[in-house]
Amino acid sequence: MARRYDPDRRQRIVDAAIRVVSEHGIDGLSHRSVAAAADVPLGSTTYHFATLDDLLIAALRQVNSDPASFLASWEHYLESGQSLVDGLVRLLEDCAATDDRSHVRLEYDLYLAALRRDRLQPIAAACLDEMVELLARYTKDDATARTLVALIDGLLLQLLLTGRPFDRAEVRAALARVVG
Amino acid sequence: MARRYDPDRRQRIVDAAIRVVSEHGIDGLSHRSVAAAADVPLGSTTYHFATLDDLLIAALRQVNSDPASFLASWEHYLESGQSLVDGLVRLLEDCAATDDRSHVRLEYDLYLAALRRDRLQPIAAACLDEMVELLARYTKDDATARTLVALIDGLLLQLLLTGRPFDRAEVRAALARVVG
Amino acid sequence: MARRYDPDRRQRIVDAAIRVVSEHGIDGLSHRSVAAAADVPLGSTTYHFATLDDLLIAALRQVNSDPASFLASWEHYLESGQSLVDGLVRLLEDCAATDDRSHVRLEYDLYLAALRRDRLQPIAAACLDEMVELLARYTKDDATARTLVALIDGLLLQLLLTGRPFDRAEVRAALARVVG
Amino acid sequence: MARRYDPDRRQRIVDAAIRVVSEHGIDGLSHRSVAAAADVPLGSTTYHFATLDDLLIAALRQVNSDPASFLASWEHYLESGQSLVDGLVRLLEDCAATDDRSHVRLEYDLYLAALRRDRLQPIAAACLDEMVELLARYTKDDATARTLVALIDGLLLQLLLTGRPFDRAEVRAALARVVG
DNA sequence: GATGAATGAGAATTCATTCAT
DNA sequence: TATGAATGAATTCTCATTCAT
Repeated sequence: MARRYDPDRRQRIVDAAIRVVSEHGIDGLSHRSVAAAADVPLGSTTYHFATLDDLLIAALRQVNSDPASFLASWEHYLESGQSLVDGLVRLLEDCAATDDRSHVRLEYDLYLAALRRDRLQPIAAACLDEMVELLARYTKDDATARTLVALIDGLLLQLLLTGRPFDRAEVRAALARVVG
Repeated sequence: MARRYDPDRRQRIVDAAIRVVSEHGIDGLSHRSVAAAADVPLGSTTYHFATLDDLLIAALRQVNSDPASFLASWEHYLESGQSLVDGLVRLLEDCAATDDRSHVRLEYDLYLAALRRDRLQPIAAACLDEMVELLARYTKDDATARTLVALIDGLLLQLLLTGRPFDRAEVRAALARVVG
Repeated sequence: MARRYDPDRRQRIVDAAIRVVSEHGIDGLSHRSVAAAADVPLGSTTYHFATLDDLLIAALRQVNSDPASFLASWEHYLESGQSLVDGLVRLLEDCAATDDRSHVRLEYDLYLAALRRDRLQPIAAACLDEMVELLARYTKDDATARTLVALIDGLLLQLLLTGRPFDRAEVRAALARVVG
Repeated sequence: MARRYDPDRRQRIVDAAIRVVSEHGIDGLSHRSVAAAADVPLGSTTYHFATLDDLLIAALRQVNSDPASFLASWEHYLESGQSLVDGLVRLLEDCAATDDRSHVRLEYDLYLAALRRDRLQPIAAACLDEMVELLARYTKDDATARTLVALIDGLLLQLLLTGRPFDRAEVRAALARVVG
């Protein structure tokens, strides 16, 4: 009833899926939860995406390529004139801030899921590659960028998992050693 | 039928849970799957562990304290007379070997799942702390150990998630910069 | 297997639920028992009624509005030309007849269950209100009707719960005092 | 371990059962809930009461005979020098007060359960009989007492189920008509 | 195309009761 | 005698997917 013509239906479903995963984790994604979040009939989600995996993949792919994404926001920190290390320190500090960790968690959700689901691995790999590529524009070589990404991921994990407060000096020192 | 008296039942359930998580990830853990893996009636798992979270916690606690655990194996690498960096390089190289990544994946399942499940967080944090403590015996200060753990975590994630082959020279260089 | 197209499915489930409650009380109502009574797969009951409470509410709402319901039958007694008191005496007498107390029990199951389940309360209250409204057409004021309903409820409870035989004279006297 | 000698164990279990039923209804009664409430091992409840029904019956019987019971409290209202009607008005008013309806609910739980469980019917009947006996000491004959009990039960039901505020004048008028 | 209904499997729990010790 | 463990059935509820319309 009603809503017969709705061209962006498919896109709205993907958007809703991102919202759901972002809020409740990948476990929270179901046809039902997405249909509700998108305000779309249940059958519509299975019509546009044959399986739930298809939907998940579409959603995660979009997260990575979305210009408004987490990743894109890195540039904001790096381009602002300060040194690379200073930019990264502020980036980490903001990520660790308790108010909105959903972006970071979304990234780690992807990593976690990719550990067990082969179809997601390329997406996770692409996500890591893009980070490296981005950082490589500011480092002396690719290897340094890769190391930096590893360090950043590890530091964020520690910040999120342990209760330790953000120690700016320590983080800066760590980054500085790698940047060289 | 039969098997009315069975001490160690509880322990066998925990062991089975670890096996299940190790093989199928945390998503694969259910009362049913554990009961099957432990060759125990379904009700038995819920008798000993009222909720699935309880079981998960017991399992992961044991992973951490298990003398055969991933963490314990680190000492093997570090104590073997070689330099810290050399030891860690070999550690990472072995972890990256494709034949048995289940130990490492198990660790990361734990870390990453803890981001969404509050009750797991303390356990994951403890696991991180133990790694830091262990490494700190070989570094000049705690901060260096913490940074090393972050770097190692990030590098392992990259190894697990991307198809890139293990690049010994690059890894050694990265570690060396942090060890200083 | 078969039966993919089945309109009225929902309605049949509600009917089955009423039958189950009527025969086994509210405690006897479960997704399983309803599915069996309606000859419908288990999942079908949960599809149409997400929670058991939803089903219970739908069932009881129907009991109230069913033209064949207990309540509707009251009119039969009241409209038959005799005095109000005489009509009520016969109503109670018939209700007390041991052959079919299931209708009355169903009503009281509802009332009393509503005391512990908030969502049922409005329905029970509505049921009471309708009785009052009905009786008020035959009494001098609303207050009398309300009192009559209370007395009738109490008398029926006594009839159902104690083994005492129906004492027509006593019941008539009681009603007469309230009708005034 | 410990707590080997505990003579009142049985009694404490009954007390706990009353507490559980009073708080969560008869549905809430289980070996587990009672064991927890009595701070007693699970096996202890099945040892002292072969089936759950036995325990329920013991508990409800005690509720009725307990000198501190709801029923006994009626005397407080009736003996205080005021007229029977005034006493009952205040009794009802207090019962309807929202702060502690657990006593009344417990009584109606008993009624409800007795509608469907034969073994409970004698207990409910006895409960009603005791109320009648008590009131009969203040009324001109047994029939009046029985009618009063019916009216009171019905009025309490209405008070508990509908949101209507307690209307003292109306209740007094209703009682007065029956008392005569 | 689009969708509400259908369904069977599986999820976590709860539980009364039995039994070995 | 007392009790922790055991167990199998049942509970509610969720879900991915299929299908008739």
